[in-house]
Amino acid sequence: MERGCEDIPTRDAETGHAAQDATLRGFLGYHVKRAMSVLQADLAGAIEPFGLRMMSYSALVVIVDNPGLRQAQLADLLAVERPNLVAVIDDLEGKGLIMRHKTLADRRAYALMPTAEGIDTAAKASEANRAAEARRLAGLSAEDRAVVIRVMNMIERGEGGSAR
Amino acid sequence: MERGCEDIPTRDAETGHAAQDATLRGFLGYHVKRAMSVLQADLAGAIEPFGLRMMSYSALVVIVDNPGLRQAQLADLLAVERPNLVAVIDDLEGKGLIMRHKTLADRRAYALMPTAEGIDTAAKASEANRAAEARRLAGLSAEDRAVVIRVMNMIERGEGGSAR
DNA sequence: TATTGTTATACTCTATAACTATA
DNA sequence: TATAGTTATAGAGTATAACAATA
Repeated sequence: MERGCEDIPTRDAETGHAAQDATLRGFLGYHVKRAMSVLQADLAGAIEPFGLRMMSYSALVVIVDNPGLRQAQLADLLAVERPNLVAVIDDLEGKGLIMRHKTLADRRAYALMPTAEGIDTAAKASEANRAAEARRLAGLSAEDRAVVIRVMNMIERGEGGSAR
Repeated sequence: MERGCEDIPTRDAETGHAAQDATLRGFLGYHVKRAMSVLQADLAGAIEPFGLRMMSYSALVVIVDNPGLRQAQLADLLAVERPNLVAVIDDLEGKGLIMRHKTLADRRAYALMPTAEGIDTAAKASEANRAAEARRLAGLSAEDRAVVIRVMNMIERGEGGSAR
């Protein structure tokens, strides 16, 4: 591809200032995305010792909270497509953390049941997650935390005026 | 794989209640992730008419704000690896929104320059993004918005006590 | 020896269509 | 005909190693 070859200095050479993302910083979503990246890394580090990823951890915790859950219900709850849960459930079952029990009521469905080890691992992983989040948010007041959670829920539920 | 076949009812059959993600809702990061998913969908819908994705939009806006920027600087600013920007820059250049100018000062580097069309498209896409975010956050007070942005920045910068 | 942009590669996450076995 | 779980597949996003040209 043909390219110009003029003597255009880089921003650094021109001003000595670091480049800025001022326009992007005007959007709330940009800040949320960057913060989410940090929180995701914290979570990954906290649960990696238990052999869990974000999705397998989330699925395990929900199954522990809701023994007997079917996979379709779990998918709805975690807002993921059913096919994407199959490998996650396979993984958790292979690790001995949950079991797929066949139900007599509906022989198409499985009742997802946590094992004793699954319940234990979920508790330990959640505690690690809690500790990591507490460290990351050590400087956060209870009021600010409440505001953030309330706003995030408002966004998620479409209560900001954008629900169509 | 062998599976049990007992008559374990699903949660719905057992209680008539919907399954809950109560434990996960105790984590701030869970709410941020779910809200981010909504905001990301809003952004994608807003800039899709301009042929832009989140990354190409972000790169374009930063280049418009910082003409002459090098690719490595852009990567640092957007917190992505250099190789992942190549296709993004190729795409923006192919659409005629930016140009890779060779610099005489450092012949390894390109100075990324927006075209007139790129400047125009960036402005229009940002306006669409702004409108979408305004709709989504219509019920959000200025105070709450400020809190959210302040907390997200604190998280991103590691000012919560977790900066090691 | 280090850096810029690049290629190749791979792994994760996510989404859709279609299959099977049941209902 | 509709649903539960599954398979196959494909698209994005993201990460690392290594290369050629240049510093």
